[in-house]
Amino acid sequence: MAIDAAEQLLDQQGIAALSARKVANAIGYSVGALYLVFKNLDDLCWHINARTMHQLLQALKSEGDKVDPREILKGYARAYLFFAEQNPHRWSLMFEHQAPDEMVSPAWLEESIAALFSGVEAQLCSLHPDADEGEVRFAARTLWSGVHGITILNLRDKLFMAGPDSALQMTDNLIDRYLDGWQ
Amino acid sequence: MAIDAAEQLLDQQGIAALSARKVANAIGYSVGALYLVFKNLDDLCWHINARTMHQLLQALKSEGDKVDPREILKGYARAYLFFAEQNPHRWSLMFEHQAPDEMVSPAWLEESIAALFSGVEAQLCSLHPDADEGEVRFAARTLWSGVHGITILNLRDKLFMAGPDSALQMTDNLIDRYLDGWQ
DNA sequence: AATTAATCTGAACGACGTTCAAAATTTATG
DNA sequence: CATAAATTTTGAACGTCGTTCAGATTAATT
Repeated sequence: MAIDAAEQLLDQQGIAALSARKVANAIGYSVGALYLVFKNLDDLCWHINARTMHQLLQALKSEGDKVDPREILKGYARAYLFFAEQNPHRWSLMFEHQAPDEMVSPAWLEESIAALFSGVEAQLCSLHPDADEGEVRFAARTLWSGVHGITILNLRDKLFMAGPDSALQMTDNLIDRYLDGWQ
Repeated sequence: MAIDAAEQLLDQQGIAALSARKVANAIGYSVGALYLVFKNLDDLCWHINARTMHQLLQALKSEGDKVDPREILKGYARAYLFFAEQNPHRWSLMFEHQAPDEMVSPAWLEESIAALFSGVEAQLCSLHPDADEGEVRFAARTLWSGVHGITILNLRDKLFMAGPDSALQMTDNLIDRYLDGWQ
């Protein structure tokens, strides 16, 4: 209930509206009750993020009606871009909300990021079967960091490019140019 | 005085420590006095960001002892990465701190970003003199978004690559591969 | 009905951004 | 020098925030 309500608040009113009192009020409980379920607000945020990451990975997976690895990668990038556009606050909470001090980032997040990268690695492998593992890891992270950067700047309207699909053209272009040099 | 004190607080204790009361206390004034100088805390943040952006552009400019455009671009990327590593909180405030509602992002920021991009565009132009303007704009934004993405993920330790220079290798690699396809 | 266990409340604490009438200070004037 | 006007600064006050926890409430068991 709490996570549902928090997600709704987040989607409709942004990160600033995510307060313990508002969430508690939305589900008809008192403030204190929340703290019997979650260690603190950051804990609640991590639970939202876990869901968001799961949805993002699902969105990437469902982009699988291609055969050409290059087209699959472009599909991943399109899904990544689209997800961020459709869920700006959730995306922002996941990638831009920083843990207070040196709070450990949860294991599932690292695993999810690894899963994301390994999907990219798989496509790179089939493009370049004789590349060694380290090379593929490196290329996957380089390429996907680029897609991530385009996604961020697009979300924040910092690309200053006309046209609604410029970000999509940019990920396509980045992937094409990178892969041209790769194989 | 206020901006100096705020910058110091930011650098030493992070974004969470940037409060009006702490800044006021640091410069020996009362809380209210700050609000005679700045419209609100976000206004103070924009002033810090203006300085930070200026320093970042200076850092990029001073990376100019190369002649080969490709090496110049790699130098820019290195400086970008290095600046973020050396000033994580300032960098974070500039790129990840979101304005509350639909507050207009100040004109100087857009100009600075444009200046940053146009530095990249200049190098691309000398690599490909017969490319049209739109093409160069597009390529500069694509390539630099990639560098930006690597910088972000490196700052947040989300690259999961061994070695202290892996991010630098990644920007070099991205630039090399992208430019190989470009000319 | 009485006792134990589980669940929940809401007042309280300190810190936050922001405002503004009043006080303190500086400058200008007779 | 004294007085008036203009300027600068204060700090208490408001509402909100995350977080805690002694006590009240409710459910389950005997």
